[in-house]
Amino acid sequence: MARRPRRTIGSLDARSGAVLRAVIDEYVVSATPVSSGSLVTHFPLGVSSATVRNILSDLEAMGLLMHPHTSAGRVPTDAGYRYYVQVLADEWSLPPVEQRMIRHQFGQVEFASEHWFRLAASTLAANTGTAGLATTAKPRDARIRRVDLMAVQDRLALMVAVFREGTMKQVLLTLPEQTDQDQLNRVAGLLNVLAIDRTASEIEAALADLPIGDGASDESEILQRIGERLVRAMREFDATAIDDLFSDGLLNVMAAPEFDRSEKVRQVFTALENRAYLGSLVEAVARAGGIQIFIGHENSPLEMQDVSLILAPYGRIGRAVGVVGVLGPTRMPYSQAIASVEFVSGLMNELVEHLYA
Amino acid sequence: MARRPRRTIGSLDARSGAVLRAVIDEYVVSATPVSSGSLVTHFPLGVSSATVRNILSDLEAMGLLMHPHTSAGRVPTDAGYRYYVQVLADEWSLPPVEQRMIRHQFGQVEFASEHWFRLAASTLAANTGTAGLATTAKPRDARIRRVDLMAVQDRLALMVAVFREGTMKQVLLTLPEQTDQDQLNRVAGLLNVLAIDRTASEIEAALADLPIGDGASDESEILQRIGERLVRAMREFDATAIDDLFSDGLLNVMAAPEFDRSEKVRQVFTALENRAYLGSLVEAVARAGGIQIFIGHENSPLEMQDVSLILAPYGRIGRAVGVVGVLGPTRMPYSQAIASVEFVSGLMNELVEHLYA
DNA sequence: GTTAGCACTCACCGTGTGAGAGTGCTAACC
DNA sequence: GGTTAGCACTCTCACACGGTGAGTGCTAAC
Repeated sequence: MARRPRRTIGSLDARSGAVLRAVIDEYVVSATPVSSGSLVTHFPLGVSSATVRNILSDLEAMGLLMHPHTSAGRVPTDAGYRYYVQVLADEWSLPPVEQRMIRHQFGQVEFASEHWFRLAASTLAANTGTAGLATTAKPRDARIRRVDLMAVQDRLALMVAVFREGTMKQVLLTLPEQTDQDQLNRVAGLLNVLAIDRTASEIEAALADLPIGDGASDESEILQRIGERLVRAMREFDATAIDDLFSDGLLNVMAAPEFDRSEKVRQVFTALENRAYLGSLVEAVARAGGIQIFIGHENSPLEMQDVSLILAPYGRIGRAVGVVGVLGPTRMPYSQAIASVEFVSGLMNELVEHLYA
Repeated sequence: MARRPRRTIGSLDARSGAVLRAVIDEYVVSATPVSSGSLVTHFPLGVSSATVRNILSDLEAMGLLMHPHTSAGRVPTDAGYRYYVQVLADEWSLPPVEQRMIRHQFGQVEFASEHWFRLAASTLAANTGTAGLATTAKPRDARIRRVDLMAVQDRLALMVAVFREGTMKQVLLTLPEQTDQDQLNRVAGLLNVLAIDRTASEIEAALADLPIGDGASDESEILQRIGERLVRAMREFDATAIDDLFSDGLLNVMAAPEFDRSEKVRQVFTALENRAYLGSLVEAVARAGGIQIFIGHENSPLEMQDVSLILAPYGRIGRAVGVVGVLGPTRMPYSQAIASVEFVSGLMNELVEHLYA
């Protein structure tokens, strides 16, 4: 049926590639099926609409485009987008003015604070029209750098654990009886001795080796208790791929025509709440050590199959790694999104390196 | 026009009240306009549908009900809901089994931790089919109980401020040069001397009185710097009515038929992001010291006019107060929602009192 | 004051029709 | 052989039409 010998994906001739790119570029902004006619008027393809129709039909046979119905234009498939991002996407980068502005904004907020991650997410959202995501950096197997205990109220204390990799975790403790700050300081001293530079399992072992009963100090019991709580907190921390997730621009995504029915929107939110899957993506990205793109059906969960994610790691590879990226409909401006995600993750890397140098 | 002399709102006769209640009770579950016929079949009103029609027409004249179109049933207006919650709502309370279960769940999670607030929000969401909300407790004018400084990385330190009212705040500091924990401990010692039991303004004044230059200690400059940062953090903390907001069950709300178009859903999310308005509600609730209900158009922001909020304060009145509540479509099960919100806020009060006793 | 009866209104749904968009095919063209 | 003009065909979309059913409002009788 095809006019021209079928090409395997990955070796489209230049003209077919140009048409596919044109279809995607137009569809991304219009959100309506693209016709052969509008392609020849909007893009300098140098051929007639009839020829374009032949090419479109070939691209459809290859699975890169599809047809909502006979008399409609073409819409890219997930495979089409995949080909686009791997072969066709323009090498796009943020305009220098934009870059300077973002750098400046990052300079204005406290390093690695909540605002920092919010800024990362909102920058991505603003630059791509999709939802921006940012996770805090999380070490692989956390080792303690220092633990502090602070009295909050009579029977309430705050434990702050700082990890060697530069992240931290806080836990509010309820104590069996009133404990003053002096006592807590002594306990913290003991706890530091057996926790510093150690992982959860190592601390657990050290706690088990502690003398119990007669020979033990006054604070022995409370040390045991708080130590166990620390181990539990570290275990929980180690077990989750995503410590904290910041997002911005979800309203952007909801405004997209593909999400006009609230049921679709619900999918997106369910997707964002699916921390298990999101966590597995974050881990994959951290392992890969570079930008990763997940398009539509490439995501296994059903509620993710209408969205694409572009994620990039930042931080100190092998130590503490976080992820920034965007989430949007599969119809998203991939070139801009990729450039933005790369720029923001690069910038965050720079800042981290500069500070830790 | 009215068959019966017009009654002012607040003095409906028993039968009209029963009809209004029936309309609301049916509409809340069906989400479709309620007809005179279905009222007489579903409720023991003891009169015919014709009489009910007369009553409905009167209630409409009073502004308590409305008519989407001539041949449709009646729908409650915001005024109708308002009358319902103030006069007609059943004294409903959570079944004891339910109460025990919730108590047990609260016993399982760390007091006042993030999970605690999530539990409050999710309990409310599950018991009402709407979105549950919970804010952390926030003091009025924060006074320092203790400040700690911890080295995180070479030039990164964590400042943890615990306030007298039992809440806390942490700030990540970037330091101009590498500073070790011993130095930080000395600075923290000095900082505590001039900050303990003081408000932001008082600390600012104390900092200004500090000797500068030759007579000053080594840590004088860094103390000044960190002190200012503490003052700023306290100011920010004092200025926001909502420190942290947890929500759950937004997907519930999105599933409601009134939010089938994503545009409506967007309104709800815009509403939740409108911290200024939400903050003013929280302040009103804290001031009132009891449960408050905001129905549809009673909310001034446009995006809030399709939702109702039921909010109740918890905590220690005059010291640190937080808010729990629900947000849902104006068509919500008010009796259950009010009972649930009252129960959860009461439970949280109990727990707070028990611990601080 | 209550109620049966009934005319009236209006949304809803399925059908039909015309217009328009866009394709796929064919045959001519370079 | 690839390219293109021309054209028939298909299918959606918008609109109008009419029948149906739900539910009201009114009237007159109780």
